[in-house]
Amino acid sequence: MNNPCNQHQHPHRLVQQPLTELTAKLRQHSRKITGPRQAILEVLRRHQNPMANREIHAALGQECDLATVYRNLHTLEDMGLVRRFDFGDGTARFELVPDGDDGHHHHLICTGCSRVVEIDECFPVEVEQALARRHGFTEVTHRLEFFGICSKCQPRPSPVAP
Amino acid sequence: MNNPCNQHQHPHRLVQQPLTELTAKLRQHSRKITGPRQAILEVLRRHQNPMANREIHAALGQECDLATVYRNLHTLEDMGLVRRFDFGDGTARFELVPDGDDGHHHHLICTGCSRVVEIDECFPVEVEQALARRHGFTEVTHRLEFFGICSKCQPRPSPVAP
DNA sequence: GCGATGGTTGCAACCTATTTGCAAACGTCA
DNA sequence: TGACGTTTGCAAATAGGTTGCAACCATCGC
Repeated sequence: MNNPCNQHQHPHRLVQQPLTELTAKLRQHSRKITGPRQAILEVLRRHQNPMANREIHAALGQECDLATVYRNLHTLEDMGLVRRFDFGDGTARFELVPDGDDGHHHHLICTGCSRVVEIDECFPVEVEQALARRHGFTEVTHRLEFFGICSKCQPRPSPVAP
Repeated sequence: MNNPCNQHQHPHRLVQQPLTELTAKLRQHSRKITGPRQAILEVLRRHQNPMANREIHAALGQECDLATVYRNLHTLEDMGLVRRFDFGDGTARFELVPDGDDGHHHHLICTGCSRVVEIDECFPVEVEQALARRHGFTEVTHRLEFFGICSKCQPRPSPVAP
């Protein structure tokens, strides 16, 4: 038996019933449930890594305009259904926010092949709070991403080194 | 006696003899000591906070072309004289690297007025190393910035609160 | 000091990501 | 079903940054 999908498996975390939540949140904001909106969430649900607007648009396959993708990601971000990440390359990327979570987490990105690993470690809260207090800031958060070279991109030591 | 500069004081950290280091490093890379290069470093030396290409160009006052500013900041970054920061607003910012340092540090940025505070706290090395090991990455670094609301931008509690 | 040489510069055109104006199309609710 | 406000596609516009090219200039050898 051939698995037609064995070329790229998606060990994606389960995000159940995105449409139910979508409907609820959209209603809350008196926004409409449209084809493009559902399709975008569907695409994000199928991918484990943050996706750029362009990538989402490509995955959608002419289903809607690129401008619509941009606009909807803003909307979905404002509603907290989607979270924006910045890998410092001038392109915004988005991830579906798991239900009942604020989606705060970080990534480890390979500077060679752009592979992305999700990270659970986070900057210590106490230190962040101390920092906020010391400088008289409130509502302090952080943006944190890790960069490095993944195992596949590391130079192999040659078997017969000189 | 009037201080003509009392409107905005610059408590800038001392970066001594930038020209000596500039000369040395430029020679190392067989690059030339040009007017724009000296002027750019001079501008950075006079400002305590990260500056955008546009801002540097403005501070230079038509002394050279904006494209030249962009090109030189790449050059200076490659030589380690200047460090690039990304506050997530799509604009690169640069700071002079203190002598004999790699310039690694972070910032706390007010989302109201864009005030920038330099931060000494850093993500724990051990945790970063553990993370690298666990995922088989090498040469791992991080990009980390804090965002919040500074004291001046916080909503004042009204004297007669309802 | 002088001329050859290769790095630099100004300028204008270009690129990529993102935003916006506008008229037509669509989702909702009474 | 019809009215109404929200969305959409399209095309043009921004904004930050990059690049090709000819003129220019900092250096180095003599």
